[in-house]
Amino acid sequence: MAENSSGGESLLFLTDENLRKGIEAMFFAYRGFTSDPDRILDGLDYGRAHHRALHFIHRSPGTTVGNLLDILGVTKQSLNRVLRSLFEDGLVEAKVGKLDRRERHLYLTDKGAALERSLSDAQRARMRAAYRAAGPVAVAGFRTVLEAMMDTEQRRQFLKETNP
Amino acid sequence: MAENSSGGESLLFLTDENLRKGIEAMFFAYRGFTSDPDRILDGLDYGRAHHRALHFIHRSPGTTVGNLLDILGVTKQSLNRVLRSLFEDGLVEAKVGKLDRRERHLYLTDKGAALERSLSDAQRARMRAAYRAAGPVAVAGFRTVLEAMMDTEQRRQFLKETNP
DNA sequence: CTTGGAATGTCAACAAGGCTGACGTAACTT
DNA sequence: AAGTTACGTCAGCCTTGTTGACATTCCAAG
Repeated sequence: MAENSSGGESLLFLTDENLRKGIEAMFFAYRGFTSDPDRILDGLDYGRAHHRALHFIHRSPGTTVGNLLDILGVTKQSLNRVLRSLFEDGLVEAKVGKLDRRERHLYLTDKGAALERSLSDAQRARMRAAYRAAGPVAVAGFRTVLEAMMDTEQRRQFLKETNP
Repeated sequence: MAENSSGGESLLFLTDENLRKGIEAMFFAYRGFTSDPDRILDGLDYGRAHHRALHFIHRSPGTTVGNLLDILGVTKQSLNRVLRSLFEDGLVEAKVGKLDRRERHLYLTDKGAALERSLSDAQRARMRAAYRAAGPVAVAGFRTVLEAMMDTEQRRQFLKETNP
């Protein structure tokens, strides 16, 4: 892609100082990014881990436990603790697979969908404000850099969803 | 800024679906972003919290504990536990303030600087690769969106550093 | 000079959410 | 029939966050 070739293209944006600012921007922005859902979760008996599970079950209804493990990148013990409380509180339900009856397909209940909505509304509101303030060109750049920052396999997965 | 005014400017980049993808991109990218330092820290007796402390002490040598508390946004008890182990292992040293002798000014030792360097080298390498692949225009957009995503006070602090 | 408050450190206890290891069961595959 | 996969679960450990209480030191204002 853009390389330091004939045209004397400036690579000033690759200085260590610039990279350090980018690193800190990621840190502070991620904190803002999670703060609104965190505040909501705070009152309830849930945490960020529950939010993540709700998000991905909402996004892919009927996903299996194994899929979720891959996406979230945690151990089954860790995920299981979270899922158990979501089952017990009636936010998520698991249905035995029809093709493969070992699999559990996960779905949000109405109650679960309601919580997921309140969490993602909050998160989207911040995202939307940031996008709107920055404009479409900046947003495209934002996405490009984020994708380039992912692990290769993660990026492959991520891009597959929208560009099948 | 860019508003839905006369020119029929497309606001398609603000759809819920697009925002959802942005949210997931943040999640996956942040994971990539932290993974290299995490891997290094794994062998040692340290974690991400130690990395953060080392980073900000490196960035602002002589910073006080109170400053660090503000930046990191954790409790003093939590920070203290981290700092204590860094003191004990000789990675950070605290000097009593000259003007105000209650304050402790924090500095990296040579050993601490060495670890900080190895961590930030790893993190910068990924950042640099992402920046290089995305190009300067995308990087500018990336930074703009991240800044817009921070909490107001955080953004003020962040921008103050480079634009004094 | 005294006193209030600020900056720091520290003890204790707890919770969330990661992890490993081991084991069990049901169901699919060969 | 045997092996593998998907899932659940028990037990224990670690890091990193939290609250609450309390001590120390020191600046600054009355």
